[in-house]
Amino acid sequence: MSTTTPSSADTSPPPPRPTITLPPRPSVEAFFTSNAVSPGPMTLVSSFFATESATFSQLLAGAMASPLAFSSSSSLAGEYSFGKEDDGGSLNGGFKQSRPMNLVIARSPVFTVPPGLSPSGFLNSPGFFSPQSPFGMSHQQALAQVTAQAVLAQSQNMHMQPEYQLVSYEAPTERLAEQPSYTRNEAPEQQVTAPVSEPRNAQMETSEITHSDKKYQPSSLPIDKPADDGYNWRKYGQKQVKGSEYPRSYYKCTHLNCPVKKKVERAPDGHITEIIYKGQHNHEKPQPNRRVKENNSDLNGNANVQPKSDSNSQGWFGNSNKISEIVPDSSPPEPESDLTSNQGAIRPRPGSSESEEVGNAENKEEGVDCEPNPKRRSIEPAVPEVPPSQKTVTEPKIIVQTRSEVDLLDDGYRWRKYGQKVVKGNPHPRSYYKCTSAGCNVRKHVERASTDPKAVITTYEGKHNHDVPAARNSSHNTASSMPSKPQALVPEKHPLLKDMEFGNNDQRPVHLRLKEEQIIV
DNA sequence: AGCCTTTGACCAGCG
DNA sequence: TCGCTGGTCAAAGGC
Repeated sequence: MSTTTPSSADTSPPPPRPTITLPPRPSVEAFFTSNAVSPGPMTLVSSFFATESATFSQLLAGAMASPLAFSSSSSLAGEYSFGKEDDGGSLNGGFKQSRPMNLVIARSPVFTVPPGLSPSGFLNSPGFFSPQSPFGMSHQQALAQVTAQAVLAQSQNMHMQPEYQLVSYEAPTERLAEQPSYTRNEAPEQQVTAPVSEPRNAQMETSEITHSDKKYQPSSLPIDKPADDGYNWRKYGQKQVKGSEYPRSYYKCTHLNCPVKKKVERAPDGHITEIIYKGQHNHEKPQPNRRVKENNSDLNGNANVQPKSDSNSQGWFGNSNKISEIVPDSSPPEPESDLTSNQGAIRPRPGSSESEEVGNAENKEEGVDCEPNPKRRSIEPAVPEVPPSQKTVTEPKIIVQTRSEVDLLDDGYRWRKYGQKVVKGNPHPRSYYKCTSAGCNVRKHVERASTDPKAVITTYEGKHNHDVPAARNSSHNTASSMPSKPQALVPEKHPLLKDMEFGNNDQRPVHLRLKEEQIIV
């Protein structure tokens, strides 16, 4: 009825972008160290901000000031070299250089990291490891990013309702969109129940971070652009939401005849809290350089995938763009689909770019995400991939574990190493594993931070369709070419003292796309 | 020129 | 039936 846009149309003159003095690093460390027990993301965030000298607004402002904050900025490419053929190295290298050796996370026994966050991106996150990244990303931004991820993770673990999914995304939009290490998978599906209790801290998308305050938002830049999930969207409406001064925005996929829609909701404080997708894309992601209206074929000659059943009738399903492709909502739930829904495992859809497996997914979309569409006035924040709705309720956790903790977090499953990659800029290869259980498609990859081999992230993809193997000694889920030997992947002698892992129940697909990476099998 | 955002209005569903 | 809310339309204007 009332479609108003009070806040979005900020009348205040766009003041110069606020700059922010980066808060002392110690606060960040405190953030990581103050939580002896695995707290929820929110807790972590809250904890952090509680000690943070800068206000969140400041933080956002800082993010805003960052070159990362403006994808459209021509200087972006210059600011950070990724996105080009040889950027991968630069990227990692840059992180590596800027990253303090005293890895903060090392001191955090249990620091949770949202599954949606790419291990590489996370571990190499300049913000995460240093106050200032080579990209000009402040640790605040990184924090915000982490926070957003945390929210994502939490939301992912929230009880999922069939037709809704909440999408959280990583803070620096451009970062996600361009950072090779990030998966370009479609927007994750999350439960609508995502907590908004800590809006400020938690759920931020790039635009949020970049343009935290509308008052500072240049009129030309859409403040609430949803994360860039690879598709083109056109806003067709917005509506004032009760309880929030910020309107809910409605978007449609601009692809011809594509029924997919999404709505973006904001928390009372203005930051985007949810992105709910409806329907399924009947086409593939548009090529990065092309604007909308690809119609039925893309410029690269990539034929569109066969249209899927119109999902409009399904209402606002929690299908993210990608998710919808992966898990056709029109199809009766299959065992695996069910699994997907349960634990967020994304079932690659044949023919879709997202269907690529971790081990070789990097290539297909390389360059796609790294090169913003020149015609775009703004680049939507990339949306971290999130698995389909999860019915299981688990505490979100992305954990930077200590060695002992790793053991504790053993998922009990057996894994077979099937490959590994060497990422330029990172001397440590990331390893890929498959669940050895017959018929189980779950994969995981273990990645180490380039600058701190101690830091390890284990990312799960898919969901186990079987129970945990019979009791066994603590099998370290992080990597083992010897399934029967749980901890083989993380030998005691190995410097992997910390392990970031998303937890067995928090498995979600992570397609890592790193430039110039090689697969070593 | 084309595409997008903005925004007021309209319509449907629901309690 | 009324009021509220969600979702959408479409004109206007901007880029």
